[in-house]
Formats: sequence, C-alpha cells, structure tokens
Amino acid sequence: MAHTNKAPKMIKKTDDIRQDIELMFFAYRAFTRDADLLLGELGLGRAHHRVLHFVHSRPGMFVGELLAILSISKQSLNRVMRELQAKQLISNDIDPEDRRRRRLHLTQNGTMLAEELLRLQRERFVRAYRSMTPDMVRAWRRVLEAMLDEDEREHILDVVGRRVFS
Amino acid sequence: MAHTNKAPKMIKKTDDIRQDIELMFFAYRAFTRDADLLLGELGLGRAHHRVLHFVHSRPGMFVGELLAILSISKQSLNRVMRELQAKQLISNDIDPEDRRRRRLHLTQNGTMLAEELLRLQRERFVRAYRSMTPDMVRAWRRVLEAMLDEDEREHILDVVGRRVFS
DNA sequence: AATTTAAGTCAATTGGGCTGACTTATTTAC
DNA sequence: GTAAATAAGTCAGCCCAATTGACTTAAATT
Repeated sequence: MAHTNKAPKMIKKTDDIRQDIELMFFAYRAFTRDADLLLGELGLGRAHHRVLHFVHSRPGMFVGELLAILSISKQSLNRVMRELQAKQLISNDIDPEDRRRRRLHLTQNGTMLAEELLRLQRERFVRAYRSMTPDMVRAWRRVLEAMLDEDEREHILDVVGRRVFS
Repeated sequence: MAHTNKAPKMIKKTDDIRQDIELMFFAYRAFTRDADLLLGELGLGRAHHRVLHFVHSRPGMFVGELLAILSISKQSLNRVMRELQAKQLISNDIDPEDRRRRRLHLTQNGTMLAEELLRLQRERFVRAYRSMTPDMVRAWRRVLEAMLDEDEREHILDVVGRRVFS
C-alpha cells in the first residue's frame, strides 16, 4: 500500500472511511459557505435559501410539495415564508384549479437572488469538476445517489429531475 | 445526448450541476440521519456528535485545536462540553507540559457512543461503496476534496489524516 | 513584572427547528 | 346537500446551536 511506513514516525490512519466521513463534513461546510455569506448580508439564512432554491427551479409548486421536499413542519416553513414575502422575494397565489392550494413563485428580486446564490454554488462545482474526467464526475454522482436511503432514492431522483416529465 | 427528447412531454432539466447541488443537499441529510436519530434518544445533538467524533479519533487533543477544526466560538463549544461532561462522556485534564492547556479524552461510555455513531455512518458508506469500483470510490474522494476552498484544502487534508505524522 | 495565551464563564441575542391546538376555505365523498 | 377530508395558515411555547461582548483565572513567555 502507498502511504504505509514510507517515512519514520509516519502513522497512516488506516480507517479510510472515517476520513471520508470527515471529508463529507468539511466539503458540505464549504458547499454552503459562499451562499451563507451572501445570505447573511441580507438578513437571511439557510432556511430561506432552500425555499428560494426549490421555488426557483420549480415555479408554481405548492406549499405542500415544498414541505415534503424540505421535510420540515408547516410552522417552521411559515415563519421563513412570511419573511420572504415581507422582503418581496416570493409570491403565493391561489391555484384556480383547486382554490385550497397556493402556487409559489419568486418575484423578480427573488429570482435574481436565487440565481446569484445558484451561481455561487455552481461555481464551486465547476471548479471542482475542472480537473476531473467525465467518468470521475459520473462516479461522484453515482456515489452521492448511493448515499441516499434505499426507500427515498427513487423519489428524490425524481425530485431533482433525473427523470422529470412535465 | 441521452435523456433528451426520448419521449413526448419529457423535459430533461439541462442544468446537471443544479441537480448535483440538490443531490448534495439530500445526500448530506441522509448522511446525518442515523446518527441524529440515536443522538436524539440520548438528548444530544449534532454539536455533541462532532465533539465526540473528533475527540474519539484524536484522543488528547486540546480545546483550541477542537475549536479550530469546528470553526465555532469558544462559548458555543463550552455549552456542549459541559453537557458532555455532565453526562460523563468526556474528560478534560490539564496538560502537564503546559498547564494552561487541557487534554480532551472520551470516557468509556463516550468511546462506546462515538464508536456506535461511527459505525452507523460507516455502514452507509460501505453500502454505497459496495456497488462501486475502486476507481469510482477514488473519484468520489477526489471530488469531495476538490469541493474545499483552495486555501483550506491542505490544512483539512492534514486534519483528516491524509498525511498525518505523529 | 508585564504581557500573552488557553481556557472558561455570564448575559443577551439570533436562527431554525419542534409540538400542540386551532381556524379558514375549499373540495370530495356519501 | 351535508359531512368529512384536505390545504394552508396561525398562535403559543419550547429546544438546540450558534453568535457577540465583556470578563476572569491561571500559566507561560518575554
């Protein structure tokens, strides 16, 4: 094996998966860092980001769909939603087809913010992918998918659009 | 391209990186799920988990080192630390070499808990890696590393033990 | 002896989640 | 056509994890 007893006093940790677990922690922290900074300046947090993100890429979605994706309580979402509405970033219109439901849309400002946040995160991925072959990027995606629980995988892959039909 | 206009009404989202960003969100949620459940039963949270994890794999580390790794304030750590001490999961002994510093160690119960938490997370990785080739796992690691900020990468790779010397 | 460092503490605040109990409006099922 | 179910929203109170600022104690360094 490479890395083993190459130099005096070197102690290679043999638990590679423990290293991977820690890398996942640090990578996720990096993943959210740029957006967190921008959001902080605007008095918003990650919860707002998640709403902006999903409504941006699924305009017209219903409140219930958003709740299901985020897996949070209606009450938690509500506070975040009111703040986004107060800041004129999101709108919420009755669905004429079923007047109990509300269709969510970002306003122009909301769209601009969501796009800037997406741009920041996408930049990190582009940078990371730059030194990878297409096969490596595919492998990374496959492992990410394999991290999901068996019983949620299908549903989540649909949600992210791996096989979205309109 | 595969997936494009394969069937009527199919609308493949072309922004693959947006999908990857969402997958990262869902994968991280899955990644923490098992541990969160166990911790919840014990009246502990993620903050406690992180302390248990890092002290477990780096016994004898100093408070300052832990603060640097976690990037949280001393005051935040302190609350968590007191709770862990009250539950007899961690100990904190003066370093005889420099009596200002404290060496952190897990107690027997703390060690058992940390190992169970690690086992839960490791299981998910083992499951995920099962259907991957060694090359794919290597690719996944390389991309995880590439997600880090340039200016923290070296340091974090040292921390996780990619090149640890004792 | 003065300064710096490591750790710990008190107080107040924020963000993001939770449960429980409830209302309103609308659709659906009988 | 009424009763039940559904979608959304709200109030109140709680918890956890983080923050900043101001400060103390003890020990090492200069």
